Amino acid sequence: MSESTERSRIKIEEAKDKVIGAISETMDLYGVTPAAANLYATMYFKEQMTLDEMRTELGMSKPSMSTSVRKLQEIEMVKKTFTRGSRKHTYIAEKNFFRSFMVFYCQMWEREVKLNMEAIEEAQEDLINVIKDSSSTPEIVAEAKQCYDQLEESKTYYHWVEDLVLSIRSGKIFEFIPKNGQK
Amino acid sequence: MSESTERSRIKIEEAKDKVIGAISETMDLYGVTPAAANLYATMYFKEQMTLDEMRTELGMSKPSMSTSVRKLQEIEMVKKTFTRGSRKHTYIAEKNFFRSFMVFYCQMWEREVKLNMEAIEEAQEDLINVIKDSSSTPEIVAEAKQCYDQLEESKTYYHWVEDLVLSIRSGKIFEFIPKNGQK
DNA sequence: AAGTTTGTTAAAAATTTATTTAACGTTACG
DNA sequence: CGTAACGTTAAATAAATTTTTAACAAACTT
Repeated sequence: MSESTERSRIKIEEAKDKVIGAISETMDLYGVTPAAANLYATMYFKEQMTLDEMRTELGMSKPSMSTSVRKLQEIEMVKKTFTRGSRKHTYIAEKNFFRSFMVFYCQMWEREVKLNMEAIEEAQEDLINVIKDSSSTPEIVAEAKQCYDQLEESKTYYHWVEDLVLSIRSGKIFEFIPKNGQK
Repeated sequence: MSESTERSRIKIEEAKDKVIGAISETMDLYGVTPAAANLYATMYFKEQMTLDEMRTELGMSKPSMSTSVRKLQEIEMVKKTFTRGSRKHTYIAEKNFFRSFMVFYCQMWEREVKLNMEAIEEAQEDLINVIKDSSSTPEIVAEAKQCYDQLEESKTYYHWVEDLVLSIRSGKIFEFIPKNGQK
């Protein structure tokens, strides 16, 4: 292999590394470990990878790759593929960022809505009991009512988030914000 | 104060605590510390608070409250207010979740777009150099081109995120997904 | 069926992050 | 002015998370 071919190859790798670094850095915000972030960013430029290739490429332990790959599978950023002949499992990265966006945020937002709505429903029941309680002073009733109303008001937001999730999942959002807006 | 009044007061606090717990738990996903998450959730039910009140209410140190409040101010979930007479600073929680959503995600997404787009531009320049290099083998050129195209394709996504941010910031998104959808 | 290869689980070590204690600067008030 | 109140910064401690080493289980090969 010639000198300049080797130099070009290195140039390409450097170019990839710049993007790998950026993806990896922003993925921290998505609640994955540095290992998982690095792994996904690396896989983004590969056709497919086995656990051993990951370990070699990132210079990390196999269990670390195993848990990272599982985490990435949970948020559907990596999928397992069947490879005839080899006993090793092979994995491919989801390269469509729109899909990753959808899966990650919808999962996250639904969890948020569910948890908070459940708490709000329970709290509102308690507050109604206080309001209905004949032995409550007007002051107490007023406070309970105010709290109840604040919670009721906040439901508007959670319903909206739910609608947003529906719109993203169904793809309807792209009717409003098209994929080729300013291109 | 009568027995039952006291019991009612406790009931109200319990109701609030349920919601505080839920908000606090989901806020972890927003990249804030447990202290900051707890603080915001607590402030959500208060008119205003001073640092000392926060410390007392959460049973934590003053510097912890100080840094938490600053972090919350960064994502505009808490604002400082002027209180005549008192030397103590007073803070109020942003109670409009729509605003918090907007500020937090738009900030986050813009950072992601900026970082990744910068890396992509740099990488694409490098790749063009390799492609234009007359000493590159066809194989190398093909690899560089494929990588270039993959990056070019991904820009569609970042442009879309940018448009989404614009739509949320301007409030146009509410024309498509109204605030009172299923109410 | 014994021995490898592959992947996962469990416990330990290392790193990072969050929180506190202590010291410092600043500003208001006597 | 000096003293006290308030908030922040810096260093140290504590806690949580991430990663690794080591042991284990499953499945293929011979």
